[in-house]
Amino acid sequence: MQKYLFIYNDMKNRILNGEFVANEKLPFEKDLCISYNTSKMTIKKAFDLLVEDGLIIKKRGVGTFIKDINSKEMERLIVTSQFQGLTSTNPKNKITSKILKFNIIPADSDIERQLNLTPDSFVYDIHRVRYTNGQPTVIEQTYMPIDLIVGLNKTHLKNSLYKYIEEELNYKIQSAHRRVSVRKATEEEAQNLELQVGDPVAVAEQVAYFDNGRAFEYSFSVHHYNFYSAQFIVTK
Amino acid sequence: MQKYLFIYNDMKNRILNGEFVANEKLPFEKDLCISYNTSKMTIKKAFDLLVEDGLIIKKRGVGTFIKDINSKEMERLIVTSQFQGLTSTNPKNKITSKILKFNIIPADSDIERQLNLTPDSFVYDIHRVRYTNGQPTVIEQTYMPIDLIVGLNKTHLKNSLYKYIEEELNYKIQSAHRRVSVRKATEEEAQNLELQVGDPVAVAEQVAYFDNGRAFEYSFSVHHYNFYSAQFIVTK
DNA sequence: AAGTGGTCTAGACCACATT
DNA sequence: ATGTGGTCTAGACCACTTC
Repeated sequence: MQKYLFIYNDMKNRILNGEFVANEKLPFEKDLCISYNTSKMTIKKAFDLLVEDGLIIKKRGVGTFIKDINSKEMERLIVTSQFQGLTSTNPKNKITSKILKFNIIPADSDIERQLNLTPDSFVYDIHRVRYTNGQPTVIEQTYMPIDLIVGLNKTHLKNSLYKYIEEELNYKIQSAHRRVSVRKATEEEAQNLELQVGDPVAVAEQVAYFDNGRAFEYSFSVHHYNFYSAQFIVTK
Repeated sequence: MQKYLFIYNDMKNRILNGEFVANEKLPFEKDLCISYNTSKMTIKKAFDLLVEDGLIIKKRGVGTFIKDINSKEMERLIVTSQFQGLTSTNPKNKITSKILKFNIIPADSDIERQLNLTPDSFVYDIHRVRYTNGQPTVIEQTYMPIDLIVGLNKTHLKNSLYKYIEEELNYKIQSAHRRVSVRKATEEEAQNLELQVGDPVAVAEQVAYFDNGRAFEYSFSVHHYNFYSAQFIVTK
């Protein structure tokens, strides 16, 4: 493991374990260079990750301090990582799927643009309802290029698409650009999510990328209002 | 301006202006060191910002490439920056406020924890409806420590709180930890947002921080479902 | 004046992909 | 074997805060 990641993890654990309390000053970078036997740039890199996490703040000319986040925030930071195709958020929960549609269709112009496809490409057209412990929580409409995600079948859809992509196809999923909005459930959505027509749903539109930069998934998820939340840190 | 920021901005403009097209290889870091007359670390720092923005991807052993984002994403990246207390998102829009409540109250235990206050602290208790071009879009319930945000009055609330904090009090707002969920509008919310009871609303709970790490605002915003959307990039 | 974190360098070595 | 980006160093200088 890289030095800066080791230092980052180590400091993170020390902070979350309460070794330093809120607003307390951390050791100076200079001193940590000595105790971690490293250079200033490396300490800085580790600390910048902690700043990104919202765990610490640095003041030039003064020092570095624990951010006064509260215990609820702490939990969030300990859990962390919102990235998942839903599956395996919490190992206690049982995720199942009902497949509404599983076709191969020509990409329309929107899909073509979103996935940067060449004209006349084909994509999977997947429509699933996903259940957490039997409760319908989200309807997913997914488009993926057939030449990228090969050999997909219904069994994979019953389980985790992402797992198939990562473990069987050996692609690395890197990031997703997500846009969230809110609206009323349509009749079809209401039926599938066990809601009334007009009840709230959260709609997430997303383009997901491999670590090689290829867009591999364009999807819409319509979430039951009781089973959606997102956390993120906004910076100026 | 710092060198790495200059290079970052310069490359960003060149990319957004279409100097390089999707999937095209960028010049190697090594070569850019020469053309920008700088060191590898500095180029890397600039490029890492572009990676964060989701504009480029780097492949070790291969090179650096423009990400194949589509034009809709491009627009988003050009606009960028979601941070605002609502005011001045778009200069064309006229933001007004109706003040429902403006009191000073003792912090309850939740507020105390969220803002990391000492026991028996007082906070502003501000309740506003905010209008965009006359259309009610969001109800904001805001708590702020009185000893941090001094001299607040109704005039400031009519306009932008954040503007007062930054321009009059000269604090620097750095980041906000935000949690978003969805539910049905209560009767009071429905009235204020010109909705029906049970219509969808997006609820954002947020703790905002100064650049010195102090939590200065704990707020709940209840958004009209037609006037809420959020964009963010999720990474693994 | 002294000490902090921020930037930058020039160069070393490493991990990885391609040829 | 070559060349890419990734990490790391030791030290320089800068911007900022505090004393």
